[in-house]
Amino acid sequence: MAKAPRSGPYICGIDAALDVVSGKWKGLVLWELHAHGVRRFAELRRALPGVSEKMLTQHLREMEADGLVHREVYAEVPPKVEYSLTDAGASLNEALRPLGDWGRERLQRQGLEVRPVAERP
Amino acid sequence: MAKAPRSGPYICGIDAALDVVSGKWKGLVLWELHAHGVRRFAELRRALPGVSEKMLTQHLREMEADGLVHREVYAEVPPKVEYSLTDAGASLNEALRPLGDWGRERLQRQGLEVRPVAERP
DNA sequence: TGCGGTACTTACCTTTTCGTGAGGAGGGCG
DNA sequence: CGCCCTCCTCACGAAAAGGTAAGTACCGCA
Repeated sequence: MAKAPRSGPYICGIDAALDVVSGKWKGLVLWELHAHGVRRFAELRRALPGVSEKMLTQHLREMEADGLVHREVYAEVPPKVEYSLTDAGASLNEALRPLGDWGRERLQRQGLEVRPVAERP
Repeated sequence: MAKAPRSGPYICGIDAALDVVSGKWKGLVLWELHAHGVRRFAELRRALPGVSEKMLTQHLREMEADGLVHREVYAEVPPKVEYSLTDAGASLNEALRPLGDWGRERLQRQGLEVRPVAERP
């Protein structure tokens, strides 16, 4: 069960965009892929503290189905899979940047901690 | 139970911002309030096709707690409650605009229908 | 031989979210 | 006297999302 294709029609663009990024880790995956360009499964897993393998694969598959990430499988042993952003994923990340700025400002205003995962762009 | 204040720390700004807009109707509420400035409960309800009263009040309360919307209660009979965006809510909407554009482009690219709720800004 | 690393899948369970339907207080309307 | 209007609140469940743990298949390393 990948994901129900959404019952009704979208009401506006925000609606459609949020549908694609909502998910506990999707924003972070986008972020990480944007910061590093290409990442392997285990690298992403290490980058997202607390994510389970199941959730990560599930989110990656959904994002692949949504055309946000590209999945390159190398038929090797041991297996090797590389994930990267598609053009749509990259443009989504661009569109997401003001939102990220807003969120960071908000965190500062509230004196909340931010746990940096890796160097940020 | 308003909402659990989020267990762990946020990892980046996108994380924090998404936490505040994720919810089936929050994006639409923001949109509607941005388009009209001030709306009453029943007006919002009519504007969001399919929303239940419970969900609408719940989302409005959460957004109020998050400092996104202002809630003005008039001690009248019949009751009258007006909702409007706070400065934080307005700036969030600004930050959300590129995302909305992205979503609309995406919808066009996929030939999906968009059901307009009201005149858009 | 046994363990760790690769990238998953599967089954099962808990938590969160969403929806449905009821009720309620104080009026106006017929 | 009911019934509808306002804006909610509460109780009950279904559905979705997320978490846990195990299994798969192959290899390198000690």
